[in-house]
Amino acid sequence: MIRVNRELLDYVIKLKDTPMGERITELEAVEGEKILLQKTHVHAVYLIKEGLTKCYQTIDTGNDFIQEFFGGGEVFGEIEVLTDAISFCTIEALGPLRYFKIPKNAFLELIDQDPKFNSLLLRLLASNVRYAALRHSYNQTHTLEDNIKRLLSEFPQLFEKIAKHDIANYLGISIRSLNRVIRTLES
Amino acid sequence: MIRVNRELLDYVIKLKDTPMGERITELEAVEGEKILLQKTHVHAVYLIKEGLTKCYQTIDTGNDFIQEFFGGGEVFGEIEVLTDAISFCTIEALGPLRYFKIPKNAFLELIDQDPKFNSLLLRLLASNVRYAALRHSYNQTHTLEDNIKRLLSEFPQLFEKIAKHDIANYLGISIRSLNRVIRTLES
DNA sequence: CGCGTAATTGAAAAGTATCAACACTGGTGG
DNA sequence: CCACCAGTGTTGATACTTTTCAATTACGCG
Repeated sequence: MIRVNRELLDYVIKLKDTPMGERITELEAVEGEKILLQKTHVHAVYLIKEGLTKCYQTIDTGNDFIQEFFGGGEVFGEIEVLTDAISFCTIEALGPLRYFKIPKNAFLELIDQDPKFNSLLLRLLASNVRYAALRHSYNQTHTLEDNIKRLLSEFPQLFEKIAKHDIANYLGISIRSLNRVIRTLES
Repeated sequence: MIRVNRELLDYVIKLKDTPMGERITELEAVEGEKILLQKTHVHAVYLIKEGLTKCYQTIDTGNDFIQEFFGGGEVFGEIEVLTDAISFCTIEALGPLRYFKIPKNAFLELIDQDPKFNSLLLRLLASNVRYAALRHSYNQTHTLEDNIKRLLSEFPQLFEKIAKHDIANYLGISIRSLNRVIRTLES
């Protein structure tokens, strides 16, 4: 539900004190601000220092579909930089946000020359593949009720921290359905 | 729908002629054979040389959900080896199959010592993250009819090459629904 | 207060699953 | 040669789930 990667975050914070650190900038954003826009060229890789974002796609039907919520240590832009592709999702701050910006060439140099960074990145990607695959299969093969129960057990403060329309977009369902299930869960 | 990675396949075939090649074994499987079992420890990484496999999860409800169909150059087991996790899907041959087996320690050495291999692997992972994310969002936000049309346009020989129950499991729907939509598409 | 956004709800419409019956195919063995 | 069987595919009827639409309420804030 909310992905984090403390190990990578700590490592990048340490990197800031090395020569490479000069090429990494620390930025801020406010709620609603979009750090990365869908269908644009990506020239840098970003890493969240503090705060929460949603990573979502706006579909041709006009709906949004939320891939994930990203917290500290999560990376975005790396897929596009590695595959030379247009960005496939938008990253938007869900509250005050602090994040690092690593220019594309610095990112590629880190991969080449910093085995520890490379290894952390590989594990991040692998972990995200795994997580997304499990989420997708669970989503498709279980009832709405099961899905919501599962979210709640994984993240009990769900409804306090995340807006209903975002939860619905994460589950790929309508708000109406979400409300109905919540109601049946309460009774 | 069917993922392939010719570049990586070519590279691993070349690796076979290096000292590292001795640690890579080439194996065969027949239709229905399972190369990797869900919920087992993984001690090697595999790469498809020739043939087609399905990568699927068996859900607690008894249903299968197919994550992807893998063709030449695609890799499996890498997620588990990189994250030290139990396998989360089963890989099953859909026909005669030839594949390479790379022991865990050889795989990790390749990452450390072969920048080209490392780079190809990073791009493979990135590409798979991207592909899976787009598939998932399309699935969740479009009608069954749209989904099937999309599969057909991407892979016209769909119904000749892949069994109906596999297509249904890939889309996460019942065979009955699949048949109904196919019927409406024909008229 | 007045405004905009988010949340809630009921009723009707659309979509999907379940179940059960039946057709087609390619073996296998009497 | 045919009966039988298992696997795959097809279809209709019914029950269930989810969306759509529209109306209403609740909340935060200038």
